[in-house]
Amino acid sequence: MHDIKWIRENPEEFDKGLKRRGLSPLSSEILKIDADHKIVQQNLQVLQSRRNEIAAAIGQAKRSGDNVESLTQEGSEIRERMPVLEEKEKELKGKLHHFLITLPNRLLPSVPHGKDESENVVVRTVGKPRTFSFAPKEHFDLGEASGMMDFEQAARMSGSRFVILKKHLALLQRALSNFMLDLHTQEFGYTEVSPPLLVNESSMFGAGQLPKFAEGAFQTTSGHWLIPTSEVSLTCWGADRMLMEEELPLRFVAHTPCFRSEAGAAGRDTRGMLRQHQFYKVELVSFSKPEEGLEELDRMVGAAEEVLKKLEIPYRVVSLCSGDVGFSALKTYDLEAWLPGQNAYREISSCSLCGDFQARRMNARFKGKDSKEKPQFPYTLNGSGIAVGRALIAVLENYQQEDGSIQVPRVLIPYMGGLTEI
RNA sequence: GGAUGGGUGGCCGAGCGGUUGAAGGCAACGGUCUUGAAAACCGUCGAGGGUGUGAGCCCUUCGUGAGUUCGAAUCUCACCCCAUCCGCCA
Repeated sequence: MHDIKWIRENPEEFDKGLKRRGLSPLSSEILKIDADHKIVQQNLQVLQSRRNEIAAAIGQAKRSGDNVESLTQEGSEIRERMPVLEEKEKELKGKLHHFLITLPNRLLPSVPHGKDESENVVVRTVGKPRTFSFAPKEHFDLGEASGMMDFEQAARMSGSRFVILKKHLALLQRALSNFMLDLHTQEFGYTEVSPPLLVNESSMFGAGQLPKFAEGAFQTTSGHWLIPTSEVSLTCWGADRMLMEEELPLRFVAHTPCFRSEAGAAGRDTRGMLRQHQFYKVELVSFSKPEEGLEELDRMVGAAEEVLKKLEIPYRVVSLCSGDVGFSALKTYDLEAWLPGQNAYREISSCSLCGDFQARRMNARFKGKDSKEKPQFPYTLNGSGIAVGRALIAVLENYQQEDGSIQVPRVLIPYMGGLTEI
């Protein structure tokens, strides 16, 4: 959600921001509504003020036994005049609000310009892809050949974009999750949380998933939404709360299933488990002071990177360009893991600084000890740390051997009961 | 699903038609006292918006939305949410 005050003060910058998002300028339209609203509001307030005076005077007069009739009559007259203004005020306020909640967040100046993901900028590349003495296979070939990854039966029970893992692959998935949780809680100070997977409408709104992206998520018959990412639950930890400045930054990590309808992705990544309706993800969320947001973003990216470093999987860090940064974000870095089977880097994590955009939507605020300070909106950040299903793919493809077996990454061996090969 | 109780400021909690934006307590902040701290005492202390150079003034806000009234936290209606008990399931 945007800050109308900021738009008033920076209309041209606001429009520039919209332009970078591929939208046409709106500041003059918005500020016109804002100005109209202010006028109506002021007129309304004059009436309200008089109404209050009269009511107080009547209260006074009644106590002293004075005649009240003329006052009562004026009150009635005012009451008749109010509804028109009230309605107008509500209408303008609604229009204004609509703009503020439906437009995407602005972008930081450091976000590279570009129209889609093809123009994202590689910031750094870490690790060298291994050279193979044979043609590396894709994860689904490896998985199916092992008999531990079953798309067919999953399709029978659930449809496309589902998978059944079993035996060592199921174990590997669990091992990855545990390893990541341990890393983030023990080395990076994140607090582990086990949040709801079903959330209400206002939580989805607060995180910026609604109203725009309703098709992307599943809704239950009870009206709940299945979280498309635990970013929703974790960020809503702060909803309608007043946090203490001293407790910032707050850092949470959760391991949850995520549910996505993938409505807009027809035909993309249809094979394998790269794009599923349901997948596990370890998610990082921070609440920071505004001035510490960027620093916290770097820290978060570092935590996500550490997962891949420890797994010894080559990857690169990409700064998303203006056309690819999501609705709620000010700036986003993706981590892309090297997948030898695809001979490509593929997204495995996405870390975003959302500024006060989500905090405004969900009314998360913080206040310093000094009671004279006004409450402020904290900055929210979220990042995958990392997508577990995709991490499993990356392990399979990077650690495959010629006979189709998979070496277990060194850091995972303790999580695999000592198993060194699958 | 059925029954009951309830949603008030950072938190707890009173208020149940008229100086109530809301008692009291806690927390926080400032001060007195103290070698220092604690305790005690005194004081300050909700949020959002409008307006003004400013002190200030005004409006809104007691779950949400409608309604009654000159006037609503207080009365009426609808809805949402929470708690507890019962039923059902794990």
